[in-house]
Amino acid sequence: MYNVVDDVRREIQSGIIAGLARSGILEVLGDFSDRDIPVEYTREKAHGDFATPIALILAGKVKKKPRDVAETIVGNMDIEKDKTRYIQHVEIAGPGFINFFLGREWLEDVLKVILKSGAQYGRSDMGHGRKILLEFVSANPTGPMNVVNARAAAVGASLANILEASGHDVSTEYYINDAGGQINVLGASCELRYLELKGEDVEFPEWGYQGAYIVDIARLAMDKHSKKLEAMDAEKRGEFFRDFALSCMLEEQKASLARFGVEFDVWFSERKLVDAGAVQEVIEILTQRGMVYEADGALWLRTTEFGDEKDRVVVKSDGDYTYLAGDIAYHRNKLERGFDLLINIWGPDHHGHVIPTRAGLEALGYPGSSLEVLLLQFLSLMSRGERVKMSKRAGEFVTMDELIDEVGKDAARYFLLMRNIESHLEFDLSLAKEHSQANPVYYIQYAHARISSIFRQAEGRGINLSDTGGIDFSNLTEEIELDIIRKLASYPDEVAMSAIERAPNRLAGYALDLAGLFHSFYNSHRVINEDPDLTVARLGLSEAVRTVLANVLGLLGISAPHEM
RNA sequence: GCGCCCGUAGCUCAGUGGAUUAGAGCGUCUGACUACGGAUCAGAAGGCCGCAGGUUCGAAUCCUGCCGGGCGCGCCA
Repeated sequence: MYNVVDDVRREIQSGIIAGLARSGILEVLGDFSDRDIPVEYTREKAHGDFATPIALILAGKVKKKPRDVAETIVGNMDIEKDKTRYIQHVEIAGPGFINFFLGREWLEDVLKVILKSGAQYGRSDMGHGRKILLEFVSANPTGPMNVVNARAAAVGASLANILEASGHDVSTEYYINDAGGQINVLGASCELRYLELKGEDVEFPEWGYQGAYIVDIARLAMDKHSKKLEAMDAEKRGEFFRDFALSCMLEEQKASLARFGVEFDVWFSERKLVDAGAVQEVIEILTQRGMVYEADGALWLRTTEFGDEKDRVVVKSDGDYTYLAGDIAYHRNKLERGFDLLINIWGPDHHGHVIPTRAGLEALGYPGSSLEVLLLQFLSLMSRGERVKMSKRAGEFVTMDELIDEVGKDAARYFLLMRNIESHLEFDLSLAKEHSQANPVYYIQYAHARISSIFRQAEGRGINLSDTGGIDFSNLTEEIELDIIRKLASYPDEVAMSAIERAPNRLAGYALDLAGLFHSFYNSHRVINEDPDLTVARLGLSEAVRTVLANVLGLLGISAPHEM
């Protein structure tokens, strides 16, 4: 998608290149192109609209003082000759920054582009259609979704949107861990609760899952399949409960995620992978490649060849595969499906697993860079100033559903996204419940709803904004108006940076900033006023703000209401 | 012991090479509509950016060491 800042950046870069070429510096630099010239937004207006520190960067290489380099470059730039649309004036400042002052045309162009692009504004083809598989949540199907899963869901879903908006071909996937021993524990727990419900004298073991949801599943089984169960022998009944409990849990997880607005392209079953012999196949390939050896009755993978601190067991001495073996097979399967890059969102407790898994892929001949793991830090829940304890075994946790019930989907998603993924997140439930109106998400949504309200007012007064192409934006002269446009101009860069840094929290902050600017503008200036031209221009500005707010909220997975 | 993450305002956190004033929200204090939605706005107070060195024209940001917190370090998943 076309965006004005890209044009400005190119103008500045080609101007600098021209200056470097005419001054003879370019020859000395060797491999150097316009892409090596950083163009930055300025923090202060006295520094112009954009600036480049290129003279400071090159000073060392050409062995001259930064300011002299800047003088030389600027002295050899000719804005008239180099024919630029936006640059009006160039200055050298501070230690050697080259500051660019643009005419107000660029700001007017920004608004025109936004109104023309609408929902497309902010999108780019930066990713060049790179195929990415983003796997996240992948919770064990042994309990309801909890708040940690909710954070992964919010971040993963948003990241998928952001990567897609920046030109990547993204597929989202949920890995169902339905082949491990914990499924047997789940089944057995439900079975024992079932026997209890029938009045049999059983002692519920410590290794069983204690949560009330286990009893719910047992009761459901009794209500629905009572006769069938009576006819089963112990072995059949065990199998039944394993499958029944698993499917109940999966349905519940899917329902919770759907309520949270998170959908996956693919639900991938570990058991099917194992049944299809994929793990066996991987072991065979690794054996052929000489990457494994036997010791102590087990089969070991030479992960130390790929930077691991010790080799890892892939086949246990009892003949079972380890979790690592299954995971290597799964990730090989992903790559075999034609993805260029695998991105996983894991909890910090899995960080020790990153290197072995990547080593497994390298042992199979894939590049280590094909697997990228984002370690999402935990969150702690606070309630009335005290930490809420969460333990699956003890059946104490706050579920995703409870979170949605208490603070709402939009607020929950915003709160879970607003922090850097590498930071611990403290989520105060009682505060979110009691003061939910102070949530930033309401502040942002209110700006959006407020603009819609302005348009309802305008329509009521017979003002129509159907022909946005003909708006004369030169009527916008207030400082706050220009500040808003600058903020709007930076939006495509913000999306691109969020994608590159895998940082949805950047956009959460951007949305808050933009909403704040608009609220400030609204309180100090009338959009609908006595001057028809100014009114139309401000309506155009408001529409641009509404468009960008809607776009950014969309990427975050939060609704943009027209009224609240 | 080793590895990863974190340490910034009373609290929760942005900022992760750029410009002699380090930002936001909450909390505290003072103000603002008989006009487009007061879920708003204007302003004030509040900082050895954990500590100490180093690299750089320039460090909250990069490197080293130390201190404090979290999480890992299994033939569990």
